[in-house]
This record gives sequence, structure tokens and C-alpha cells, in this order.
Amino acid sequence: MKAKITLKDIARELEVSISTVSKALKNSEEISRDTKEKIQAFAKLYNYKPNNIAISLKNKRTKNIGVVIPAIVHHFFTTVIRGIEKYANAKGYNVIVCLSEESFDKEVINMEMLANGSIDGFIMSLSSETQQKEDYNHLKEVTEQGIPVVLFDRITNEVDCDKVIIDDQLGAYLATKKLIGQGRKKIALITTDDYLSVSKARTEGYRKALSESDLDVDESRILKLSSMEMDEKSIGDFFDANEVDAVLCVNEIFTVFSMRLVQEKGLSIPEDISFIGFTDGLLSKYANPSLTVVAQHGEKMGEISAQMLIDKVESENEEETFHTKILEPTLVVRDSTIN
Amino acid sequence: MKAKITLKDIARELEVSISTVSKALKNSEEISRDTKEKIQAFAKLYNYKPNNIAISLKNKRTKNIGVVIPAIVHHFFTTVIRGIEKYANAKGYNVIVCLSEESFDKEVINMEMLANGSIDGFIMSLSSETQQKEDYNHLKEVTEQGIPVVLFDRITNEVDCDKVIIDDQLGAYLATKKLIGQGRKKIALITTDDYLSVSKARTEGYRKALSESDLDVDESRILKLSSMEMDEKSIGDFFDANEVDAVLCVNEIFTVFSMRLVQEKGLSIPEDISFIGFTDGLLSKYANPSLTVVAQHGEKMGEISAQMLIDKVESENEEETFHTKILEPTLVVRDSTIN
DNA sequence: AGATCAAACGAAAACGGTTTCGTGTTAATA
DNA sequence: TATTAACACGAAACCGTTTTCGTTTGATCT
Repeated sequence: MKAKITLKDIARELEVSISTVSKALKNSEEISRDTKEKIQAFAKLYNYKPNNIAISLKNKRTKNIGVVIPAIVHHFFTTVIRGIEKYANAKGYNVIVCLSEESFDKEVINMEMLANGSIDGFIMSLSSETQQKEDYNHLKEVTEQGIPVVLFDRITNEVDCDKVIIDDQLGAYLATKKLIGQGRKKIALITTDDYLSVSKARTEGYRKALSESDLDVDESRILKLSSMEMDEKSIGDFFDANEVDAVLCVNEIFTVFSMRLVQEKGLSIPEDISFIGFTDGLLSKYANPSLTVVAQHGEKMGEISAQMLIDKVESENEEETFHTKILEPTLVVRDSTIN
Repeated sequence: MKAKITLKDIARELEVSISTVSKALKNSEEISRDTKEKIQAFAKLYNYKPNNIAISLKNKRTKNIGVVIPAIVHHFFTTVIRGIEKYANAKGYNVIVCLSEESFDKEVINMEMLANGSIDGFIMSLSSETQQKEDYNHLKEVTEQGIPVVLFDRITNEVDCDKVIIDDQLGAYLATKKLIGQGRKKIALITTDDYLSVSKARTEGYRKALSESDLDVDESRILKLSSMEMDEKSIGDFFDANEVDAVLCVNEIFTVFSMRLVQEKGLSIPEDISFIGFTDGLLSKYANPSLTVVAQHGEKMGEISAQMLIDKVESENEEETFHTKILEPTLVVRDSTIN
């Protein structure tokens, strides 16, 4: 086991000072050709690599960015991470991922762990519990300390920071319009509770599209499922109680789950009833029939978040201007709607 | 913007030395009650939190663990990360995730970035390119430096370190046996190239089950698809050319994709043909019909990996004994096989 | 009163780098 | 020949902790 070699080791071995070694390895003009070559050769030979921690301490820069998300076993978040990684790595940054598991407390703990020097900035999406409690003090504390934060997807206006979202309202609007354009009149919406910022916006888009087309919004056609877990019964009852010819769901799972129930009732998709979901994941691609969805462009979202964060981290000036980048969702048409 | 407060700040403000502050905050017996109370109160008031980087430098321990995986947009890896996070966080560790994207070079670069002090140990699954090239020098260098490594799922025997895998051969064996037990005789295998350690083991399990039941292994019934991308044609041709009554696939996507093609040919599942896949992900649960699969228990795998790594990191003794933990796969029976 | 000891605190080294500011040597200039 | 400037290098401070090893002070003992 050969331990890592340090500047001090090189200095001792070559009988020069530590400063000389440091400068030589940075190719400083201060050091003579001879000395530089000797030191560089020695460093190469012993595979010297500077200690990141020491550099971090000196520079007060870790080149780490903290990503705090509610869950990772979700296609959307997974693509966002991928986008973040892609941009961050290219810029020489590492990504520390923490999961809040939709819990407010875990979100707070994770942020506190990271905020004490481990990272240069945060990229986050709020846990559902946080959005429910509307308690954003942990975020405010961090920003007040001068640590840059970028919020994506599940955001809040209570915190002054950069934000990246897709236009969820527009997404739902486009999807609903599409269904209306295909002659659907009794369009249901299956969503989560309104405290999730994204669900709220999607519901608004749905309503907007309907009223624009002079279709009245029948509240009984809106099903709100609490949390991510859905039970067969509530969805089943919903379809028994309401006659619908199209359904917009706020995620993939609601969509495939509902489709299955409807198919079991003997309806055929998309002839009798159309479905549109959110998130362009594996499920959408491989469901039977494949899903028409509102694509959220998670990877792009991740890249942009990383870019905004790193820009802030590396910018000298302390200007306190924050931007909100709104991405356009796109409709990916597959077989769960009439072509 | 209130900047972080340091020991030095407290010392200056309270007119004591830095050492006194440090000891007082650790409740050292060396410091008098009065002084401790004064310092602790002050620290609380100004919300003092020690700087992680400084502590890391001092202790030569970062409390970070590096996770290098081939991809993140895969249910299996995603569950492993979750397991790692769960255990690591409970132990006060953070998780730095790096993606190799199945590329050898990226794997090497990521490891080098992290190996210079950023982490206390690695948890990894090899990229396909690495397994193809059979070049493990980057791993060997790291272990030689005394940095603990735990390899999971896609492993190699070339490197001395702890390993966690599921018994892939057994998984395939059980699945194949199950199909045979249901009277299937012409069982196909859809897999990837053999350089992936897991695919190789699965193929062996498949062969073993067949020969044990005196069914001869018809090589034409084994389809090897290169990489993760499959094309409709090669799979279609395969089913045209071979009459099969059951299929074992090495992942979810191959399974649903093949099922679709077979369904389009007018066969019904599981009456005419059965399917079993690997990985118990969302696709399996929501496919139509839902998939019978070999569950890999990714979360458990992650937890065990994290545990093995942290044990090594925190163990004082330098004993060089490595263990390989083999998890038992289980068959999750759903609707793509006869019940 | 002088020696001894414990209590309470501070100085300084250490972790591994970077960087500023000397300083000694040599060569060019007046 | 005395002055000066450039060159090549080293000393030391610094980043924020921890920790060892003094040192001071007052009390106790003889």
C-alpha cells in the first residue's frame, strides 16, 4: 500500500522548499527551467495529485454541488440528475445527491449536513411535506449565508433564488386542447393534492383549456389522489361514477394504472377513451398502448439548473438578481390518443 | 448576508483563545463551567457549525462515499442508490454519485477526481466498456492507495475488494425451472453479449436448468443483443425463425419489447407463450400483462454495500480480508407466466 | 515560607495546500 | 567599482479545526 505523496514529501526528497514545489508544479515563471523539470518529473513518477480537501480549505471552494430531491426512483428526477451530472462534470464539479424521501425533516437535515462547507451551492426540488407545511426557513438560512440555490420543478416563490420549471400549466393546457380537438368532451383529470406546486399549475391549465372551449369544468371529473400511492378502489369508483371519454393524469403511474382499470371494464384505448399523462419515461414508451404524454425535458432542466448554479458560484459580483427559467413542455403523441 | 462564524471569531469576541473555544464546544473537562457556558451560549446564538472541510483535512476523513455507476436512468441502479443513501445517511455519510455512462474513460476520470481526498471509499458497478476491455488498473491503483472499494452487481475477480452480487445464475436457473415446470419445452433466452458478468452468469443458469431437465440447449434459441438498444427487426426475425413457448430475458426492457412484438403476431401471453424478465421495476408492475420477474433486491444490495464499505472505512485494523456477499434472487410471479 | 499540585487556559504544531513578501546571488549598468 | 535590477528560491501566513504540551494562578501541604 503506497500512501499518497504530498508536496512536503517531494520537497524533502528533492531538498527544496514546499513553496518551490508548489510553484514548479504550477509552471510558475518564478522557478528555473531546471528545477521545474526536476520537480515535475519527480511528481509524475510518484503520481502526485494535489489533495482536494486542502485546496478546498484554502480556496473556500469545494467544486461540489449538492442536489436534494424528494426521490430517486422516479424517471423524471433521474433524468434531471443526469443533466446536472453532465454539465457539472464538464465543469469539474462533483454532485452530492441527497434524498429527502418527501420528508421535511430529512430535507432540513440533508441541507444542514451539506451547508457547512461541503458544497458550493444547492440544486433542489422541494419535498411534498415542505410544500405542504410551507416552511422554507432552511432554504432562507442557506441563501442568507450566501450559498447559491437553484430550485427546479417543485419550487416556491417564498425563496429568492434562481428557478427552473416547465410551464406545467401550458403542458396541461396543450394536452387538454389536444383531447378537445379530437372531439372529446368529457375530460377527466387525475391529480394529486394541490399543495404540490406542479399539480396546481396543471389543474389550472386543464381548467383554462376547458373554459376556453366553452366546456364547463365538472368538478366531479377531477380526482385528487393523496400522495403517490393510489388505490384501485378510488380510481375504480371514480370511473364507475363518471362517464368520461378522455383522461389527463399528472404522472405516468396514474396513467398506466387508470388505463388498466378502464381496459378491464372493457373499454378500448384510444377508441372509447383517450389518455394523456405527464413525464416521458419508460412506462410511457412501453405501456400498452404506449402513452401520449407531456414531456418535461428533465435532462435539459438538470443542465440548465447546473448552469445557473455554477454561473452564480463562479461569478465575482454579488448582484442579487434572480431568474426563473421556464421551459416549454412538448406533447409526445403515441397510441393512447387518436392519431 | 451573514457569513459563517468560525472558532476564531468566537475567540476574538469572547477574548479567549481558539483552543479554549474548541474545547468548550466539545464540553471538555479542561474548561471551567462558567467559560463553557459563556462560549456555548455564544455559539448557539450565532449558530456556529464547524466547517466540514477543515475537519476533513484534520481527520483525513471526509464522511463522503463515492458511488460510480454506469447509468442512473435504470430502475435497478436507482434502487441501489436508495439503499446506499439510506444506510450511509444514517451513519452520517454523504453520497457523491458519478455516472460512467457505460464508458471506461468516464469511469477512470470520475474515480481520479474523487480519489484525491474527496471520499473515504468507493461503491461501484463496472461500466460495460470496462468489463469489455478487462482493464481494471484504475481500481487497482485506488485499492493500493488503501482506499476501500465495494463492487456490486457488475464485478470482476481481478480486483481484491469486497463484493456484493445476487446469484444471477441461480436467478436464471429458478426462472427457467419455473418455465419448465409449467410444461414449457422450447425456452428462448434474450440476453446481451457475454462480457457483462451478469449476463454470462444468467446464461449459465439457463443452460444448467435446461440440461438438468434433459432439455437440450438449442443455441439458435439464444439471442444476444449488443448493448442496451434493441432493434425491432432482430427480435422480430428471431421469433419468426424460432418456435418458442417461453422466453427468459435479462432485463425488463427486452421483456416488454419482446412481449409487444409477440402480441402483435397474435400470440397471447401467457397462454401461448410465457415471459420472465430480470429486475422488478415499474415496467414489470405496470406492463400488460404484468411481468413475472427475477427480483434483484437492489435496495438491499445498496444497503449491504454501504455497510461493508463503512465497516472497512471505520475499522482500525488493516487486515486485508475481503468478502463476497451473494444475495438470493427471488421470483416475483405475475401475469406473464401461467399462475 | 517554600514546595507541590491541580485547575484553567493558551501557544503552537499539524492536516496539505497557495500565495505574498522577502532575501541572497548574479549579471548588467553607471 | 559601486549600484541596481532580475532571477530563483525560501519563510511564513493563511484556510478552520483538533490536540498536545506547556504555563499561569491559587490553594494546599509541610
